[in-house]
Amino acid sequence: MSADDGAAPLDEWPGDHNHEHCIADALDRAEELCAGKGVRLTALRRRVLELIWDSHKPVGAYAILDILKDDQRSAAPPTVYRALDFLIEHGLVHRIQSLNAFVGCADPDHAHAGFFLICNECGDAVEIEDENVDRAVAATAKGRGFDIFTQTVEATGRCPQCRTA
Amino acid sequence: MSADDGAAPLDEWPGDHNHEHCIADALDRAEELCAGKGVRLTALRRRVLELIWDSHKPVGAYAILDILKDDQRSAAPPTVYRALDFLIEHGLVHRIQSLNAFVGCADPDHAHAGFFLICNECGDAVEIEDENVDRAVAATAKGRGFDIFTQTVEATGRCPQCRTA
DNA sequence: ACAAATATGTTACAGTATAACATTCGTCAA
DNA sequence: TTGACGAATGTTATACTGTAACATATTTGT
Repeated sequence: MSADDGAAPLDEWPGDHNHEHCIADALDRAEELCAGKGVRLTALRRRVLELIWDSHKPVGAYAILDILKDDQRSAAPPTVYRALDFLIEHGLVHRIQSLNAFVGCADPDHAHAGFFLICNECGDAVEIEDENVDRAVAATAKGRGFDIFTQTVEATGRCPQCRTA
Repeated sequence: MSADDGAAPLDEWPGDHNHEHCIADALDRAEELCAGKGVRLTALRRRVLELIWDSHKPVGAYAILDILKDDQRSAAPPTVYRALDFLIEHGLVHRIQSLNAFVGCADPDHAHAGFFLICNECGDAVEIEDENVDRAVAATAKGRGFDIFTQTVEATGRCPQCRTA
């Protein structure tokens, strides 16, 4: 896949990098990560991950399903949800609770809590890693004797691009 | 309603205060708050708020609906969701995104972002106000030029009571 | 009392997720 | 090689969560 594949029916995207390349890169890293763990990134799971990355925005399970059906005769809701379960379990995908939607994790190699800024206008969600937030949440929980297993931090509002526009 | 209404079919609850009293108190404060704002805490809205407080744990919209039907001939999903919209809008109830469930706000008098510790074992959710978390989220957003409208912070894990047990 | 705005009733449906069981695929030991 | 086992997927059905759209009733201000 060339760097300027003019056929990509995708929105404009900020930055000097090519999005197609990002997807390929994310998939490659997913392969490596799964190989390292000894878990199977099957064709189906890989395809679902690819579809999530294809979208520039958080994408719902049924949107994934609709696209998947085009080349996967047998796709049904469990098909997608099982793949999502796997991808989330291994940190390749994050779920955004306030949208019931899913995004690819930009940094699956090390464990981390997602922190998302979600724009109400353009619908984009950016993942942020912020130690101050994590520390503050952890400290509060510890102070109350609460063992944290998972952590969800999501803010909705307006992103800089939409504010400027 | 007397302070020790023996008929209450509720779980044991920690602390030296009586839960029935808490409910009555929460409803009283809701009345005052709505009166102060000039908005109408109708019988239906008050009843939904009461049902939420009756539950010691986050409660789903359809669970509310089931109970509501007992004394409200005409209750249907929109009945509950409209009341919830109102209660959330005015800070009387919080929505817990990771559970699709609702809890009464213990401190509706001043605006604040909810921060919940949710126990996977007992299902209880406690609301916490933590300035450090809020500051960290706000600082990160500001640093990226993102205007925050709403904020969701939820952690799941094990509460002190369940860890001890 | 009347009009306008707010709140609720009512029906229907859209969107999200999982249960349960059947089948196929991959791996590995005998 | 084969058969047995576990993992993954297929398949059907259904449960759970939430909203659209329009009708009716209730409240409020004039």
